[in-house]
Amino acid sequence: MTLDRQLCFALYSASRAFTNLYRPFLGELGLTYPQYLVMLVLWERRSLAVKELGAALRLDSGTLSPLLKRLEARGLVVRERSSDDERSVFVALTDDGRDLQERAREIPGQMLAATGLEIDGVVELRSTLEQLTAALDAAAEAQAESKERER
Amino acid sequence: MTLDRQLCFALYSASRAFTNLYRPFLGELGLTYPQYLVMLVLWERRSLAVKELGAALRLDSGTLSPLLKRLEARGLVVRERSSDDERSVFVALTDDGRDLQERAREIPGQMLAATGLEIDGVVELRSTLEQLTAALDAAAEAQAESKERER
DNA sequence: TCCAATTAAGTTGTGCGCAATTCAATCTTG
DNA sequence: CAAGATTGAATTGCGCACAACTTAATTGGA
Repeated sequence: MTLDRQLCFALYSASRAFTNLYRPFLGELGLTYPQYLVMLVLWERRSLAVKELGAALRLDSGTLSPLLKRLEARGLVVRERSSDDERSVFVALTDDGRDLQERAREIPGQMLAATGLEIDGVVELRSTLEQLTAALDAAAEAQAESKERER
Repeated sequence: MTLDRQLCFALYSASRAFTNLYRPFLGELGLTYPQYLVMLVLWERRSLAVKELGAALRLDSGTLSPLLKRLEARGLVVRERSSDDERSVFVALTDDGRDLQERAREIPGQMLAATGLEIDGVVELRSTLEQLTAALDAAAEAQAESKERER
């Protein structure tokens, strides 16, 4: 198995090349790509639990807790423990966080242009990748279950 | 722009789902996915300069130096400064490193099965991703040049 | 020829990802 | 309703990625 035959490596390279291209644009907003993803969710939802955010981004609290702490330190979000379930914490946009959406408006179009793809191509590739992710998740799940049965 | 319309997020998710599935298999060999990539190159080449390795994997010395140090500590590779150019360092397989290839032989087949794709599908998707990466690299390059001209 | 520019690798510092653990709150079940 | 199990978030520790910098070796002009 040579490197150039690895689908996983092609994904890994493409993903890094993409965030690489995002970097200067996001840098102007003072955001990293994962932070931008969090903001994208919040621009849609205004407020949600850390758990829901983790489900949306497929990230756990080990990643999100410090990331959210940094966004909070920058004044883009606030965190508040839920009153009806003291275990969960809600993340909400501040006014500054909301205002940032305006400054980020140009980014998606510029990224699309850089891909060299037509809209249809993007839609199709994205759909293929989503199916692939689902298949890989299912395989990982099956794997976890068989390891479970070993005990 | 909602999260579910982001091609970059689909790539990022798929890439993480893939390495996630690799993890238990590679864990048995005591390798991380980036370390496995280095070993794949070495199983093909036996020995090459850090610079060539970086070009193959698209990783810089900031990532490779400590990674190679860990592989060397495990006795899988050795590093030696080139005698005809003292700046460059060659990485070479040890016997243990070579032997590990045997134990890794089953992995690609199991990964392919997990993708739920036929070989043709893998080839096509990989080709699409390689084109995408090339386009993104070209865009990043153009961006760097225009920033260069600003000075 | 010599010295300024370039190159290769390594180091430092920051921010993810993720496993493993901790802690408090909530749920469940006998 | 009390005790054990589960849940949500945070923390710790490790290994990438990547920018910025350092050091040493090499190259290429003037």
